Amino acid sequence: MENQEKISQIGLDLFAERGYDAVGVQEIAENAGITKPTMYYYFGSKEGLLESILEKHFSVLFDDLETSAVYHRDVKSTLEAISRTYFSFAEQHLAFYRFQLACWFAPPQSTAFKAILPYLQKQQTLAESIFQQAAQDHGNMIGRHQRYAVSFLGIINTYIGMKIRSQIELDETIVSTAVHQFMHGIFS
Amino acid sequence: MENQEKISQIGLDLFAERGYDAVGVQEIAENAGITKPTMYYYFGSKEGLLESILEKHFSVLFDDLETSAVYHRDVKSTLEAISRTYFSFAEQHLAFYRFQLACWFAPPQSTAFKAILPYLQKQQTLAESIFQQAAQDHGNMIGRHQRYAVSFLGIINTYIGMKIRSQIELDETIVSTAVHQFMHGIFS
DNA sequence: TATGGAGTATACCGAACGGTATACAAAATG
DNA sequence: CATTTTGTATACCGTTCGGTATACTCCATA
Repeated sequence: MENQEKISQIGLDLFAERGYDAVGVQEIAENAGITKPTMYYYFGSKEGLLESILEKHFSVLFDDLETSAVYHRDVKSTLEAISRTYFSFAEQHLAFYRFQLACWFAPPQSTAFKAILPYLQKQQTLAESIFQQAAQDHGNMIGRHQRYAVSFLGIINTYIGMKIRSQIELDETIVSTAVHQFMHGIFS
Repeated sequence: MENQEKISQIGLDLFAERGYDAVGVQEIAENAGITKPTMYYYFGSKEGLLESILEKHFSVLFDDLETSAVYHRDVKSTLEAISRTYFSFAEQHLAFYRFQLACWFAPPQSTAFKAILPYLQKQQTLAESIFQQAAQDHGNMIGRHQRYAVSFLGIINTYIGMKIRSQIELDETIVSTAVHQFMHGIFS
């Protein structure tokens, strides 16, 4: 593996395990088998490494969502497709997803939160547009797209959180369960 | 305000704004109008301050939950009472709740996560026991108490998250909405 | 009034922090 | 073959990190 890729991967692993602020550049370099100037050559700064990691992985997620997060007049199957995309992405990039969740809930003035903010907003906007389209077919959904989007992403992340804690496996059953719970609650 | 209380409060504010790792002891001392040894006199270490802050606030939350999180054979009203307790606590200690959420999702080997872990487990256990009791009245809930507990706390935190981002107000309407959504989904 | 604990500040510790000036080797380019 | 570009390491920068040795003031108590 080239050094640039190696640094990025080791950086992500360490950030995901102990947090952006708690991991030093020196430590990343040592674990990647290089020295600090090499890291600065490729990423410019510690923050640059962070941004590079976020961009690299989120571009994959958004590419996936671009084909799956399309409303085709069936709320259930649309939400299931989105869930599947999130679950499969999280499973394939588990360390990244864990780190991304940590950034999401990081304090508002922290470096990690500021770096992830645009990607949060993009996810939120994407989910909102789905519910806005669905509201054209389901009158009782009108005017609630923001709350639906937040709740839906919340449930998805709740289930991915259970996977992270090894409490469940993210199989096709959970896709149905999660969407069913979102649409019809825990009863039935 | 006494110095000990002042340090605790300033520490929480700074942690909640920028994160535990990003805030230095020196900075806390300056903002609290004292010097570092005073902080070390009362709390022993930076980590000691963190633990003190967590213990102080969580003991209030758990005291509140002890009287409200009691299953009385009506799932809806029980969950509403728990939600009300969480919402009201979050509203009264907004900076703490924000920080606590950040610790919750912090990387598993981070100081913040390790410090909050016992409090997470206690919340989880408490919620599980409610759903376990409810399952005695509702057969279709049997064996799902863990997932219900995680989901329920997830929805509660989703709504508190919206409050933190100033997207909603946590009034009595939201209590009903959140519980209704948990039990019956977004439809109806 | 003497004694001791509680609380606070000055001034310092070694280590780690993010970042860089410089030199140099290899590889691509004219 | 000469020259530039790309990539890497050594050795260093000033700053800040968490933490502390020491001394001092104040106040309660004997």
